[in-house]
Amino acid sequence: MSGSPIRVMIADDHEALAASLLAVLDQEDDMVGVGVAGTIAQARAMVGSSAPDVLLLDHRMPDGDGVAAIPELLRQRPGLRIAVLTASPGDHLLVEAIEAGACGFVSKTRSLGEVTAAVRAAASGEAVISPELLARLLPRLHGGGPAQKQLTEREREVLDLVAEGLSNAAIAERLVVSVHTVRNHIANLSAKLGAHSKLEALAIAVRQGLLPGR
Amino acid sequence: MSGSPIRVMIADDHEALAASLLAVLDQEDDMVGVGVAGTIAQARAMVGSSAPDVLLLDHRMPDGDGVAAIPELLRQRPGLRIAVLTASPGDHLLVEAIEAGACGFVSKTRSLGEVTAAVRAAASGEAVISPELLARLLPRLHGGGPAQKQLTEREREVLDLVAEGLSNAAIAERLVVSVHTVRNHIANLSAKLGAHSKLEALAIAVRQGLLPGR
DNA sequence: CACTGTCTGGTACCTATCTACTAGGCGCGG
DNA sequence: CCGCGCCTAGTAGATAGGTACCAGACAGTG
Repeated sequence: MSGSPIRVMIADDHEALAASLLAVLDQEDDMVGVGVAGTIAQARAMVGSSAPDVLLLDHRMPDGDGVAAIPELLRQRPGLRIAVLTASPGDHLLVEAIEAGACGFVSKTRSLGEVTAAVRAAASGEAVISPELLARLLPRLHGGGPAQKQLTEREREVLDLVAEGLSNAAIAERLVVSVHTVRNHIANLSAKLGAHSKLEALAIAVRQGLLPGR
Repeated sequence: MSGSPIRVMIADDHEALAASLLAVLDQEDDMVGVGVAGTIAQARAMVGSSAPDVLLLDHRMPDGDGVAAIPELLRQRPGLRIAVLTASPGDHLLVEAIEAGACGFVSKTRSLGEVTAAVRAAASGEAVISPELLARLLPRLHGGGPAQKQLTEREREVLDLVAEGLSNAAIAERLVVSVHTVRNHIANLSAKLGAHSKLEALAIAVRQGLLPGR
């Protein structure tokens, strides 16, 4: 830690805020801000050119899901430590990001001190999960496995279309399957989400932050 | 501008980011950061005690809708200039905030320079709307008036309950009215939103950022 | 006062959706 | 090869929701 400073990069679509945070981190003796990216595409480019040690990555970006980009960013720069910046993380997001290779989470609602501490921890190879988030993750771990049923690819696809407000028939048309199939998928994903209807499933999905956009 | 510095306060539930932004603004020669609030309750208290000239207010706060709190904040401190910080503003949010007394909008996705410029403009009594947002507001203005139908109090209440995934019957029970009434409210608000079903109304509401939470 | 908008309650009809259960095809891992 | 999970498709009955009307109570306004 007394050697070269930690090279920190931030990817967040709220550029004014991200730039501010980076400026503040840059003033720490052991850190240097190497850049802000407002899109995933920018982040990809900058990970290559700016050689960051730690990347704070927002999970929601204009051009896609930040979590989904994690594997590629890691492939591009092995050894990079990625911590996901998040406002109100859906339960499954935590698991997904960890599986994708993130080393932790930093909640945007925590204090500056916690963020700088998280950056140092990430740089030194530790996992970073704020207590608040850890509390939500733990039940799933000692639940004996996948306590939280997770949706299949197709079910997620259907859920996305539900979120667009489409009827079962419309969804069937989009996916080129019968309404019966759609009905089954919805019944299944509803059960997994603990919902009793399409509407309730959507409400739950929204609350859990499962959906892109917005 | 050469007199006393502009006293700037930020209310945003992302405290780490808000604190960073404030720290950066504080370094401007003509500004001084006087505080960060993470909730509306805190903001109320601090507006009284810290005497800010300009308040950057997030529209989404843990304890309620920031826009809804604007009138009270202004009553508490007349002359306060409030600019709404926003990530992806729903169309109607723009109108509501202006009507509530905000002097403008600052999109979180813009650069730091634009934010500091916005603060100065707000302090000097000018309106602050970034071009990107203005472009969305204009059509409603020269639309001849309320081109965007706005929901009544009761309709919004119903919409919130819809967002919880409740059935019409459950909503009726909550509001202590008949199912028929709920059905009518939903028909009306759906028409206003351009939706053809409860589900679609919810989808639209989510996309427009009409709903609290999340 | 008359007009308007909102909230309320209602009727009638029709469609969409939910529930429950069945079942074939397909790919993957033991 | 067999079992398992997923995607697919179907049937049938019950319920919720949407459409299209109408109408009274009540508050605010010209």
